[in-house]
Amino acid sequence: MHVSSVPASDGSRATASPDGRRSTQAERSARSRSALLESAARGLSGHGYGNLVLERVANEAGYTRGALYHQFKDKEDLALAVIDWVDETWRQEVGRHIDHERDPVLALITLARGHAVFCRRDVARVAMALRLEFSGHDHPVARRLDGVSESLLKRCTRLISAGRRMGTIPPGPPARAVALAFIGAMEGAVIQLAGQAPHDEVLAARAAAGVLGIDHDASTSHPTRRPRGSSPRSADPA
Amino acid sequence: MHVSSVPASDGSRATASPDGRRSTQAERSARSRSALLESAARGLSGHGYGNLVLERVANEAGYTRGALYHQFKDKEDLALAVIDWVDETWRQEVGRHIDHERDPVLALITLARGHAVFCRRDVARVAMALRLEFSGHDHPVARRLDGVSESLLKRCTRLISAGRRMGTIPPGPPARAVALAFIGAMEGAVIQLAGQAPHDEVLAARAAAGVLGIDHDASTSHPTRRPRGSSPRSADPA
DNA sequence: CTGATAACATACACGCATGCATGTATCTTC
DNA sequence: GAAGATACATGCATGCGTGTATGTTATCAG
Repeated sequence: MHVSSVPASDGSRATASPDGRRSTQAERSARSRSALLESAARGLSGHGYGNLVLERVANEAGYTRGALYHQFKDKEDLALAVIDWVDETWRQEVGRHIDHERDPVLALITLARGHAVFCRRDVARVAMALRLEFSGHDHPVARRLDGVSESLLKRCTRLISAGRRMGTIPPGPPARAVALAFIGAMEGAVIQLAGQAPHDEVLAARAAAGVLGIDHDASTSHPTRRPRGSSPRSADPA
Repeated sequence: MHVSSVPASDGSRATASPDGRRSTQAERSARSRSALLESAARGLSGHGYGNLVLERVANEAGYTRGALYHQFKDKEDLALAVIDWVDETWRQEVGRHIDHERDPVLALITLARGHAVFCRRDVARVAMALRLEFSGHDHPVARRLDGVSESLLKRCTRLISAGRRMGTIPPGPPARAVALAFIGAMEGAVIQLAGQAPHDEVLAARAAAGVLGIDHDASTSHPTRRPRGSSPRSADPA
């Protein structure tokens, strides 16, 4: 599960590239940063921001707090970087697959399924955890979080409006409210299921379809037609 | 919104009963305990356990930490009491209404709607916040939380199984997994909607129905028994 | 009215996590 | 290969929150 949890007790930690060559400074730094980011993401996902202790983050990545404070200005800066990192990863692995989808309904259902698969990693609940911890507060983390959330929210809102214009999504509450519920239901279901495949994917799609008000078999009517390129993709290149 | 947020800067705080009589010790103590519990619930809901600072809890209730440590053994004891208090309130206001419901589907949808209404208060997210903060940890708060969650989960699981036996709920993933997703989707949607009535109620019911795999109008047929699909503007009165 | 006890306030000690300053190893450049 | 820079480790100071001990006020018993 953990990618870089090897404590590397010997002194030769991460000083050699995969190809055997000596690391360049940039490679070394990037690897450290990645390991710290992933460890911090796991920590944030499981403990929240307040309970996150930086020494544990560093240790679980195979470093000390010194490395962490070299890579990141402070705890807040680390959290912001994690948010950006998770957002980026999400866009790569989930958002990308729905960009080319023409049918809004299919795009939204694919989104839900993709999110469920994405959240099988232990990094999943970062967004939900931080949002619960900071929602309504005046804090840089809250603002950054609102930013990425707003982006996804707008995306869903547009898809819902488009679906309604096409008649594939029935009328109901304002599109933005539906989009909020869509995201919440999807994330809530996925979190509770805690990555137990394959039910997480099916039930996330069901919840999503329900919020949209469409017949649930729209989410299961394409059992063979999987979301683009996302076959039983394993959670993590462990 | 706040019930007992008056700081009562003068010395006559809470020494007189509503009827003007001098308070008895028991009344006085009970009122203090209630105020502290409610303040703590708000705090837990908005900040989580780790970020909860007891002096703020006490002050927002009109007391100091002294009163808090007189009523509760420590921070953990306070959190456990809040969990029990919220659970009790939930059973009174939501659970009670579904006990006499014979139709499992209607019971589940009523549960979702009731939960949405219940969560319009600022006390709502306590369960979700603490669950995210403690899930998977070995902590008394986590165990207590698992207890009340398990109770609700079993309830939903039984209702789902009953509905399937009756044929009103279609087959699908294991009932327990569906129940998990049901709770998660319901809570997630409600939290994201943050109590904006009346959409929270409608969309919570939609999400719930979707997870169950039933036609969504089963969730809107409750208030005003509409004929099937003949509602161009089915949204509730804004 | 008076002692006793509960309800609450105030003051202090302790642990702990953060942030920074300093020290050491590794890499780069010339 | 030596000097400079970068990556990282170690030690220290500070702030902050909890828990507890002690002091003060309100209620109760006789």
